[in-house]
Amino acid sequence: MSGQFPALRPNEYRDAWCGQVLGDRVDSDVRLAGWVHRRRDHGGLVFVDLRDRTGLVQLVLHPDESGEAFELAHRVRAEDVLTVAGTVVRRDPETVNPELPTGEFEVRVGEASLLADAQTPPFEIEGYSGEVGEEARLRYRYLDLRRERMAGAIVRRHRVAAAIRGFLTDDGFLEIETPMLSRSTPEGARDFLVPSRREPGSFYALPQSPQLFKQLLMVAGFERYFQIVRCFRDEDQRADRQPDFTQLDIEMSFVGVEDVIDLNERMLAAVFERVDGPKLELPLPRIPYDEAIARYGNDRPDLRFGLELTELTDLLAETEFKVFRGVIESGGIVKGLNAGAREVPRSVLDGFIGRAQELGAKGLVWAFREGDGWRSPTAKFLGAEELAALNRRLEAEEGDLLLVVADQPDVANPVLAQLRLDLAERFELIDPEAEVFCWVTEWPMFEFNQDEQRWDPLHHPFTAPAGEFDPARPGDATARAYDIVWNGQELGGGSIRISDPELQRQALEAIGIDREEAEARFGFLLEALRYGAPPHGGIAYGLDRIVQRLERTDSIRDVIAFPKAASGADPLTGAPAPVDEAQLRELGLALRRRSPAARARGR
RNA sequence: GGGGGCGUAGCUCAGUUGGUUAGAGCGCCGGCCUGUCACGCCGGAGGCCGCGGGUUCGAGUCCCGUCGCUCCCGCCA
Repeated sequence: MSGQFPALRPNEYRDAWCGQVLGDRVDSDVRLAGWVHRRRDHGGLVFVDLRDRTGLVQLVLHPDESGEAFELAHRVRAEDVLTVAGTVVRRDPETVNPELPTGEFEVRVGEASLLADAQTPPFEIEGYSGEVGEEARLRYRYLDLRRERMAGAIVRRHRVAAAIRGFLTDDGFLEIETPMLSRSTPEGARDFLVPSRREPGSFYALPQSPQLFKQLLMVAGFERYFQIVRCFRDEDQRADRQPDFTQLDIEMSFVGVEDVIDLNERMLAAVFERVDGPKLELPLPRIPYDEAIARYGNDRPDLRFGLELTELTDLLAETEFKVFRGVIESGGIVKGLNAGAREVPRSVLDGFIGRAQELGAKGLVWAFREGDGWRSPTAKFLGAEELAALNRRLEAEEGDLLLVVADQPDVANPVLAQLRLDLAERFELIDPEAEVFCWVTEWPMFEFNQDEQRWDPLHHPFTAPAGEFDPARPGDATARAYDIVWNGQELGGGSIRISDPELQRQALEAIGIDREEAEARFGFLLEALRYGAPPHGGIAYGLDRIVQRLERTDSIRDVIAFPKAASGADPLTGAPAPVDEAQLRELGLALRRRSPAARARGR
């Protein structure tokens, strides 16, 4: 311990972050604290990469100038927690590490102290043998989060939330909390229920969204509200769906569709600018719902590539081909897409057919444009004039691959939408740098649910109709609703809400909720609307999805600190877990004797 | 609820037509090493091949069941 080095001070472990040991600190003393990322022990000289969430810096320990710290450096192991005091020096040019932001510098350590030693971690924090399995990552999430990528995602998430709060606050919005324990309104997703202790047999529900509360806030006069809020839906998981997830919820009074869209476009542009997101060119393109279905087959079109769908039904009105004819006569449609000039082996074409069937279609017609006709097993069923007309409609050139599906619209459109995405992936049609946004507008209010034989809302039953509303003809109504889509993923959606109590009652009636039931379930909303409700509307975003897209990862689990596994379980805490009988008794929940097998499975 | 993929060392994976003692890289342990940075070199330990059953002279490999992970469909007003 030579005197030229600074001393450690108890309780003041650091005055700099590892990732910020840069030029402005050269020749100055620093105290650092962090985790041992890697040690390179040369016997008479030890290098330690010290890591905190900002990055890495190389420590150098010499036997003659580091003293006891040098001895300690021999003993440290990966993930030990260390605090050191030393001097920042510029590295000799030949020892610079260009891979590292701090690679031109290093810290010559005078003193070091071990704050905590670490067990050998179950996986290397930055391993080089491949991506660690999700199960291990979630089980040891606190280690997984030490990875640069994960720390970056968590930091980015914070920056996004902070930028949103900043923008909306500056624009006159108030962040107001709404209850987590509320009333179940069993519409849409399954609720998570919380049993009431004081009223056995009664339950709170965790919110699927603060929808009704934010409308009540508008009635209360808080004209501009937002909240970054946890929501809960007890449905099966996906890569972009968690049982609890975070929503950016916004509601405004005295606004129409244009006001909400304008606010949101300005917000996204401002937020993205502050979080290194894509640059937005405003206004964002808009596509009416019907057009999205017609051109792309779904309501969240990925506009990063073409391959638009083309309606062919009218060209085949007189066709002799029984398959097409049968479909058309039963109210179905024939639609196709031109995948462009492709050389594709027969096995792949058969794969497309299998994929279409897997997606629910009865079949798929493939064809290559050849001369005036088609090279296809189907060509012989179609007349020359029909082929010529189809080629013209599809703008097919020699050698183009054409895919055609004939089915009911609710089958043909989704199948073609998915095939379109499959083709884009297979033929690499998507520019990995592209970031394309659009609004989908002019949604139908309701769609007919064949299984249940009733009308269901496409958004929710509080969405306002455009123009006159005839409860007897729900299928005719257009909603004042809008979704925002980013690269084919729904980021958020909203609407102008119904603020007239009578209209709200009619809208509920249209989906089979009569006056009595409406009062029982949504009476508090209907009542509030009678006390002077301003016109209002808003939007809700999946915050996890926004951050996911910014981080360019496939799963929202990568941007949530402690996510659930695909099963809905939490491998870290073991939730959900059995509770003891006393708790159940207190809640008045009927006990079911657990079988020995179930007991053995329980943790 | 349904379908696909996966399950072999702490991690990531290989394992032929069913055939001797199940391998590799990383990590781990011991030793050496004064400019490395995925340090290097020498040596070593480490396996319920998810679990249960079956076929077989013989099963990591084949069959049945089951559990777990994962992706998708249903579901997500």
